[in-house]
Amino acid sequence: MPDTAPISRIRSGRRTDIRQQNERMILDAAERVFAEAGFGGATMQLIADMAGLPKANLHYYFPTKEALYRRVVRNIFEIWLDAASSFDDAAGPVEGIGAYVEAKMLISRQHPHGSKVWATEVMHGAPVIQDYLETTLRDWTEGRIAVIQRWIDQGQMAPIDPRHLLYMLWATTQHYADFGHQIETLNAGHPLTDRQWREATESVKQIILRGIGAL
Amino acid sequence: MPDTAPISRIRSGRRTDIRQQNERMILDAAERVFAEAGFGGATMQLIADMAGLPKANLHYYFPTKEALYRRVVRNIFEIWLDAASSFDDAAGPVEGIGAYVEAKMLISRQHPHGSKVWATEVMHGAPVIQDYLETTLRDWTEGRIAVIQRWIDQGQMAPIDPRHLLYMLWATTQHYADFGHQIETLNAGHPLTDRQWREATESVKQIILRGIGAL
DNA sequence: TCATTTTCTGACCGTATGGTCAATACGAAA
DNA sequence: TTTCGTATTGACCATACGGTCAGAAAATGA
Repeated sequence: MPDTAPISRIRSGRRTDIRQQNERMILDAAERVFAEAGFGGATMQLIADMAGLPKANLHYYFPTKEALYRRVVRNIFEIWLDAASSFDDAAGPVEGIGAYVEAKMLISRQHPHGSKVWATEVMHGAPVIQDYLETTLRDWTEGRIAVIQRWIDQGQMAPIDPRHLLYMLWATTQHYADFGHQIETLNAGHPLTDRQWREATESVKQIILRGIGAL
Repeated sequence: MPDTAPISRIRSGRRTDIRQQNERMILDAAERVFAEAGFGGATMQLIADMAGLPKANLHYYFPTKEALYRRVVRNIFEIWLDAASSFDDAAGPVEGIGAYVEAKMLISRQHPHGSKVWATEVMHGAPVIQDYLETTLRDWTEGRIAVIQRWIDQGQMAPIDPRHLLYMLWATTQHYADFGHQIETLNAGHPLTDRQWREATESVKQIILRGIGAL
């Protein structure tokens, strides 16, 4: 209707919109399929069907299956890293680790497929994201170890090996995404309710915070 | 040479030996390949090569890829269940959960491939072992929950939701197998040493036992 | 030695998959 | 309307894979 719509938005916006929208649909579908079937088991045809596009159109946006997979894995990794900030601006372990657990539990609930893709990738020896592990993740880990060590030195928690504490944080929170199907089966076949998610988060927080002597 | 070798052993033993030996080699190779490539990514050819047999010979012992996969998953599940006994004959949480953590950490170290196959299977929605989840695992879980609840009622530990405690035990111990590659990368590229495995086990035990108020 | 059962294997087949391509449709600017 | 770059798609191809099979080769027992 408005004939005075912003030129810039129309000029470069419209086309980019189509591209962005299709890429998003493809990435969402790919995340699900890769999570449920693995890289080898996933087929471009199934991803295409799920995204509502012909298969040839997929290859227009993502040249190869591996390129598509790379993007999916990278997306998850970035979501993960964002949750890390919870850690930094915290005065002590109760606040910092508590917030980190909450953030990661939320991701497990909102991005279960992504978590599974990541887990599978690592289990297969990280053929695609080995460089991330050796650079970004390693740096991040060192930084957090330093933070935890400081808390220990300040007497805010017991002298736990920070490395194993981090592994435990990752393991417990991601378990609710990666093994969600098993948990659901053991929950009489029903997905966890809001209340159960809260209880899970609180249980994890309490056990770990008490376990490291921070409570 | 000895013409008086036990008849019974030769009669039914020899042939079974060949069969058992080959099945074992195939299962070991299959476990590795399935763990590293997933069901879809694994190829019968690769499993055959790794077992040192022609592909057609595989199909002589295991009619289909899925049959082979089923056997691999079942084997792991049974190893897992054996570790459960640590739980039962224990007077309290320190002894019971401590022994369980140690048993499961040992399995993570000795059967990392099996753990990965199991994890992948569950992440894919347990298409092959859903019945196990709904029967054996569910029963086992209920039994352990009762044990933990008794410990709580007896005041031997804090009132933690037993279910989430179990999930935490599974998550933390299996993490050292399933994410072994990531841990190795963060360990300067070296596998954990004996000492590091002991430290990991102790860290997990301490945090959890203190976390549930059992220490 | 001979007969029988088990084990082994190369060659082969149908199918499914990742990827290509030429042709077409579409949208924006002139 | 014409032009031009972007987006779309059906048809097609080469390959790789799971699985089959007939027959050879061992192993076993008489």
